[in-house]
Amino acid sequence: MVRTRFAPSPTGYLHIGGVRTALYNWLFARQHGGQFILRIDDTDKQRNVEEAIRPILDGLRWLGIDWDEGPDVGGPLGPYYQSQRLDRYREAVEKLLAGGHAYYDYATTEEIQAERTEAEREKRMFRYSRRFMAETPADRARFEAEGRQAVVRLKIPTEGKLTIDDAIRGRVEFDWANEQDHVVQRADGTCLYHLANVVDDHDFQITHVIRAEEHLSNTPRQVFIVEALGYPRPAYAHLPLVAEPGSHTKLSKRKLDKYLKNRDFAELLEHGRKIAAAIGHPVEADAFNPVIVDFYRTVGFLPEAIVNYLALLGWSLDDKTEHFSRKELIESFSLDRVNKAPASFDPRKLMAFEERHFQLLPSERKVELVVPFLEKAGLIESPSSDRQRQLIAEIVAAAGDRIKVAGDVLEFADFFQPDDRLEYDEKAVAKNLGKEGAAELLAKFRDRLATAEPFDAAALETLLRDFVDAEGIKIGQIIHPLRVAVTGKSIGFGLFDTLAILGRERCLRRIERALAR
RNA sequence: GGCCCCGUCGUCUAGUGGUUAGGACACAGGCCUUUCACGCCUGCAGCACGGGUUCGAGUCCCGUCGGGGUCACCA
Repeated sequence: MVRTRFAPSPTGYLHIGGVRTALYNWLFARQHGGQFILRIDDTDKQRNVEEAIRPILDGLRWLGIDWDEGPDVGGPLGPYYQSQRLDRYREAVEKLLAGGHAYYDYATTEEIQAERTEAEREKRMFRYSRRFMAETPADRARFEAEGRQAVVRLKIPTEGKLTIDDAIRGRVEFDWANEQDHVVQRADGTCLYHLANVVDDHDFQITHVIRAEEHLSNTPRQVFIVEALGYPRPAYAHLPLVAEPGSHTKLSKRKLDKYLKNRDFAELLEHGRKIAAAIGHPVEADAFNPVIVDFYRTVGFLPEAIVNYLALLGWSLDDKTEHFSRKELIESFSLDRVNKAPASFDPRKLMAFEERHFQLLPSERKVELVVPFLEKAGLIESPSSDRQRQLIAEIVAAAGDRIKVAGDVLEFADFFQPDDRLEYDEKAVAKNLGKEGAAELLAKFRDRLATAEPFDAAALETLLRDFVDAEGIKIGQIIHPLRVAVTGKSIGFGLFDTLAILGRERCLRRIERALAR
């Protein structure tokens, strides 16, 4: 039975790179009919763990990455919080000590630091001298009499090699001599990540450790613990990093300012900000950042688009397939087709996937997705009435591919605005309504609109074309002023659809108002 | 700096000794068109470098250069 896991620490947000790791673990487990476990790495004691993991769990669920065991769902091997498994770690430390694979060390931080500095000065690699290693209870007593406190360190071999057969990187070799006697238990008795990690992976029967490449260098010490504890060694797969746009440096939440210099990234954030502002979502919030999944949810991205994009960020099936449903991903994913080189996050390409997935949605689904945005923006009541839903359906249909993320519906907010509150894009007004004769034509056409029957897109088109013939003008001479008069803008979807959706009364009112300016 | 990983268009990638180095996003131009968006067509653009091995190298070997990760009583 394949068992994989994702082990976020409670930071309060779900990083896009983390999602990619979680996704690959999930995909791998699902493909093999195995299980995907979620574990919370909260060895670092902190308050509000619950609060800090909530956005992470919500984000994963939103993306459709579900877990078989872990927070909220429980499981037979719990608890799934490291902070609740301390006894297990302590037992492991005891075992390490008993087996001679670890030792009590009484060196102070300063003493270690001194050795380190000395090594540096002599330009040789630092390796702790074990000068304060306690080998017997008598040693311990002596050190303690001096007022020293012990940490527990791994007794790493001083020679020999370690070979790891990584599922992605192939064979990787390390010299034990280059490793350190890492601390596994602090002076206060609490345990460190690497120890906890190994113990948990074993306790949770994890068969495949799939994680980011940054952990590759940490693997030797973990393997040492695995072996010392007599555990079976899991398979390792180290994923290439998700990098910054246009660079190969690890993508980080904290470098927003830097990323903003990237045009595509800035555009994406700006796009999101417009939507967020319209629905009253705090734009300056920490989590409102394209590096964080919550951003996409807030703005109305499709989870399947993000999953599709992320799946392809470091993995590919072949030379042509790009569009994958969740099901297809589960069927075709494989570790051996994961790339080795870091992949930089490309906001543009993510957007392309989003557009594609949104296009493919049936219109009822689009309406469903768009409604919450109109509600939050206060443009429709909640719950929405049948009439409003009808209006929305018409708008969504007329908008076609212009709505790329659900929040884009707010670009058509003026359909929900009272006519006397319509805002005008002044440049568009000047350019189109200000033209010689535009107002006169508009007034004339308004009279025709007043009696047009029926008032639907097809009939209106005929009406307008007849008008153009009768006046001997070019179609643009009336269509552009009309659009601005009725929507306030020079861009938008089909004019006849626009008129029909607005209906006669509203069209006339808006034209009057425009003419009065 | 030590150790480890990585290196095909700007970006994501296909490529496993013989290809005019393919696709996608982006970009440029054009078509469609009532604007915008969509769609369609065309174009631009890449094997980091140097040595080997071989009849033949993006593909294998070595070196160089470049990029990244990691070296905590963080996770």
